[in-house]
Amino acid sequence: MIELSKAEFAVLDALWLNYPATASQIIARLSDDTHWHEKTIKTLLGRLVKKDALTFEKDGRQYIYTPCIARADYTLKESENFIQRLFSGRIAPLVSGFAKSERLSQQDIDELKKVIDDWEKQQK
Amino acid sequence: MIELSKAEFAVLDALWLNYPATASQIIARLSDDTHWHEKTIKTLLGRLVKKDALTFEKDGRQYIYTPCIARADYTLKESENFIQRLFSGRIAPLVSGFAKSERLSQQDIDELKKVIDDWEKQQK
DNA sequence: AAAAATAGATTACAGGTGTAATCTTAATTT
DNA sequence: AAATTAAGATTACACCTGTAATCTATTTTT
Repeated sequence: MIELSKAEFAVLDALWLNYPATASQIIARLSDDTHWHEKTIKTLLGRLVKKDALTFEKDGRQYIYTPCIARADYTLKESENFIQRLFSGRIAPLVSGFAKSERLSQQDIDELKKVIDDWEKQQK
Repeated sequence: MIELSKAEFAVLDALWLNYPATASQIIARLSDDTHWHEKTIKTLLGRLVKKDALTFEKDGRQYIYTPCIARADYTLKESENFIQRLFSGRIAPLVSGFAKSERLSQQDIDELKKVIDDWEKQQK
């Protein structure tokens, strides 16, 4: 799988928000959350292209970027990886850790129930 | 929080299995799963000491290592961090991603139900 | 047309990371 | 006692990362 650093992920995430997009649009989105210099973001875009995480088409002097991978695919792989490393691949211990330290809201619980419900329907 | 690289985490994880432990015990445990050179593991132990992730006491010429942090604390912080970055802090989308791609077993579901159950009892 | 701004490309540079090899010193073996 | 082994300390080194600054080639402005 493509390996992204945290900063690279954040840039790609800004693109996933809405694409295709130009560098300046991405820069604008990121400046809401970060203080990254324009040059920094362009460097990261370059690295993402090199890693085949996104492509671009030229539009005159500008590039118009599009992700090469779907967010859901990337986050799924990352999550599997993470849960494998920290919890031997089991998801409940993660959720349980959250529960014990009171990181779960009623909304989280409701959403989890729904996921379980859907899963069970699927099984039939 | 203490930041650990993946390799550092793996070494600390071998110590968490059973501690205090000597370098050679840790090396023995890791050679079950990895092909890391003894020197590599010692380097990582040194870095972990420097990061205050573990301490040691001298026993003659050897060091006897003990973790400075609890596994549950570390994994909780890492999980929060991860879920914040990838899922805006919500846990259900992660679980839902697993469900959709058939990464959940009946056992996972049962465990999740139990976590939810316990949480709800706790709320009363 | 000359100057300024702007897009992307190239270069920079310190600190982290994976992955050891070498050095130093003390213990063990022969 | 001399040689070997073994513990940890120090050094190595390429690649990754965060974080830009500078360079080059257009566009825009003036």
